Amino acid sequence: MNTERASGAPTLEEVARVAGVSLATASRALNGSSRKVNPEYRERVLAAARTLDYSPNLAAQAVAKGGTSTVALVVADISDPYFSSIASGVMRAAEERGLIVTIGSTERRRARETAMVRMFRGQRPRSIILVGSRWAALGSDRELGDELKAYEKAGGRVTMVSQPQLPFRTIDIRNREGAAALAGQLIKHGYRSAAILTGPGDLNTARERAEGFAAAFAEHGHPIDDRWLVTGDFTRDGGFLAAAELRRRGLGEVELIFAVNDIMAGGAMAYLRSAGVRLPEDVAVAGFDDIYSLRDITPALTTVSLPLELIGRRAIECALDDEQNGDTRVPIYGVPVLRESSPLIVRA
Amino acid sequence: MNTERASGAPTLEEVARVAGVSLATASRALNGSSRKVNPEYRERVLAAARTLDYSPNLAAQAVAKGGTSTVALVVADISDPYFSSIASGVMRAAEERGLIVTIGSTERRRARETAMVRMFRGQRPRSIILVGSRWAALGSDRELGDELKAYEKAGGRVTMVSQPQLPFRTIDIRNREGAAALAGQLIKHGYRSAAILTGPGDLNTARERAEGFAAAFAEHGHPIDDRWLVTGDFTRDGGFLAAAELRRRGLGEVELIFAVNDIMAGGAMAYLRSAGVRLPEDVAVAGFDDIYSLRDITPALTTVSLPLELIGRRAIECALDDEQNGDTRVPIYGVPVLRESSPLIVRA
DNA sequence: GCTCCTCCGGCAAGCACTTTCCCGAATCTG
DNA sequence: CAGATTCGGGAAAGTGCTTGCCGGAGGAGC
Repeated sequence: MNTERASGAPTLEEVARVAGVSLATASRALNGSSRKVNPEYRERVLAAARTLDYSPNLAAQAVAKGGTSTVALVVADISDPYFSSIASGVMRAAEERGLIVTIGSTERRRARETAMVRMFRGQRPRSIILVGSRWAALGSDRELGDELKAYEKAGGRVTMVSQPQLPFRTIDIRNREGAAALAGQLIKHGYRSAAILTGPGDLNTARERAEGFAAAFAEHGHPIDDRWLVTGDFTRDGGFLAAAELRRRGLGEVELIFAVNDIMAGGAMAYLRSAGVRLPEDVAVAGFDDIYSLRDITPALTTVSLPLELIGRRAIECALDDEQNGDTRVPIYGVPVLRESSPLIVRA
Repeated sequence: MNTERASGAPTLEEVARVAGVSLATASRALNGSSRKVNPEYRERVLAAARTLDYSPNLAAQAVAKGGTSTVALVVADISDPYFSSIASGVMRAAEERGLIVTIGSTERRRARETAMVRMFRGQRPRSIILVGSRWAALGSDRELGDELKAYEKAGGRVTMVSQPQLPFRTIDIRNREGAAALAGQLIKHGYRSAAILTGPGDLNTARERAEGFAAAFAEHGHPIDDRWLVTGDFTRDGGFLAAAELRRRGLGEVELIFAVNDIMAGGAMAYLRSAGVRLPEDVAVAGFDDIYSLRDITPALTTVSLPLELIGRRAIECALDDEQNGDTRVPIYGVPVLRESSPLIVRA
């Protein structure tokens, strides 16, 4: 009586048998687009599928069709709100296109990035999206580059977020411009001397933001001394420690501390406060990204607002919607948002 | 000369041809565990694979082997740090086991949860992990239950996080106990009258936390009036609005506001501050979760600390590591952490 | 020197689908 | 009413891989 196999899901063949039609017809009734199938048969197939709890084997479909409907996303750290916001955008856009997204988190380790790409390549995803990879130049990580090139040669599309110097299509977050715009606004608000909390030197994002900010201050006649440029991890704790280091160097004249991302700014604020520095009375603070969950810290953080979700969405569009070839570089601009952490300075 | 196909990745067959061996040998050299292959042949195969940039087609492997090495994760909102932290744990544990994880975000909409499970089922993942699903009872969402049951019948393993009333193995976050413990501590700190900002009524997590908290206060002789129980979304804005509503009801005697999660607490604090309420002088605030990125808000938030990453890890272990059947319910306890947002009250 | 194992390539049969091709029947055309 | 077209079901040929089984080569045992 009970003929179903001990394990394993029902197959299309079983559905066909139950419905009393051929495999081909069952396939067409459930997915086949180009050809019509007799409504009566279709109904029978659908009914059979329902009673059997049939679910098409995507892997088998993929091999038969020679292509999947999958997108692979590689991020540095999914628990970091910056990345998870971008991931959210990617997933939304993927959903709309009926794509499944597989995610890998490299834990900010370069070697794992290559390993993940290698592994994902086997999935034959429609696109591989790398966000937050850090290498300063392709040469410094040839393996990853080779892997990606091989993937593209086989017909895949790779999209990078924020790595415009690489030979792949990329969402180009204009860090330099954003930081410069923020600096401009702050200068207008009366700030004259700033310190910068930046990230590891080989991390492009951090470098660009720091440079853009410093350049703008210099252009306006307020160059930033190297003494007030301190390096830390690109994380909350990195900001905390960098702020400590900065204070050790003495921040007497510093009116403003610019951290290259909000998380670091948050860490820096925590340190400063613990050290008895009043914010923003004693020193102003600014960040970059406009992370949602940090929007309620006190004092409200001045920052450069980035459309994180949109970036994720664009990453998919860029890779999949065959725009007339050209657009291989999508620029994204951030807008400065001044909040309480950087009050107007009124000079006598 | 250039014989390679216009598109598509190289296949095992090509590798075999280049290496001058049979398909079977190539397969065994690259993956086949149980049988040895002549070192010379193996070397030839590996070399061929390298020059061709071969990457095994996981979909084909899956259909041939009759099983994938994939885990599916369904969360309510990946950009919410609560979920992304859990996801991080899941991904770490998955990585260690050589599993690929595919993620879906339901955007907190119940219907999408079912749709996602249906879609993921086709992937034949080793396990489907649902976190933050909200239905109060299986009956209220029979479709999802059916889908999951069908998946299990076909040999899959479903794991739920925080849905202990469902007939699946679950990571049981002891919300009630955690909230009660927090309440106990606060009472010890001198708090006598509290208000609760809770989530939608059918959201178990919210309900349990609110109930646990209220019960503890009642037990100690300080029952919480319904008037001070306000409902909002389980989000930052939900907390903001709930706090506004609470204030409208007049919070004169309220010494403490307990929001059922940190994000809501953050929103509530933002509202209160904007309304001129001093924190924590005028009223104390407490949350639940101990979200990492909220650790630097001011005043530092009293909360119940949950090992989010560990929860993700356990979810995978629970599903995949065939523990001697029994352990189908893994309890996770949170620990109360009192910080500046709830200072000691000294009564005359 | 012959038989019996063992070892390890390779053939070929799956795996769960899609899609091409064939073919009979129904419909259309003049 | 004959011939030309659709129309749509089904058989079968893929798709890229794994694996059971066969058989030849080489070594061991008597």
